[in-house]
Amino acid sequence: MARKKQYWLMKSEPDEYSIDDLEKDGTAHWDGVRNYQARNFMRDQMKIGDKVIFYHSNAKPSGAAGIAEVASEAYPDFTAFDPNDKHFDPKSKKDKPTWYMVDVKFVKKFDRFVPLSEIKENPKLQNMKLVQRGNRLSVMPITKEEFDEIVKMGKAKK
DNA sequence: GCCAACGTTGGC
DNA sequence: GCCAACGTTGGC
Repeated sequence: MARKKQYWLMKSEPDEYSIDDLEKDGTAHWDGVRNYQARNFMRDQMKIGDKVIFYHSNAKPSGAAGIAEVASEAYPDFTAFDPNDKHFDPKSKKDKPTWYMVDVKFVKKFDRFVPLSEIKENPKLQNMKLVQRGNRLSVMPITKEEFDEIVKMGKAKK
């Protein structure tokens, strides 16, 4: 049988790229990840069809904005090769890239935005790396239970 | 804008 | 290999 579906949380600053941008574009490549742990998750563990919580960081407020889906295997992040790109990294070579990215596909925007404060208050979500002190990972695995809980919180209140 | 926490770099 | 200095992340 196929591998179990994995769930992820991916952070983006909405000033840079928000859930609305993704909705408009349909799919986007998740470029600019310059953290080895996050890269390893994308390169080694992400599979097409994995579900992603799209999280707005450095936002007012920060929080979970919607759902996306992994739409490609990892491939070299070409923005690292472009000296004019702000994510340029001279250490990444075309024949041996340091950085990778995946494509993500828009699935849905939450009926209601789930602010970080509510995630922190939810006892079911206390194990997430997101709420642990000082965590700066921009791509992190989450459990199905955590994914489902956030999706539930993102539904409009009756 | 502040600042704590973290990752990376570079001198030794 | 240690560790101080520096740059970045990200909540507030």
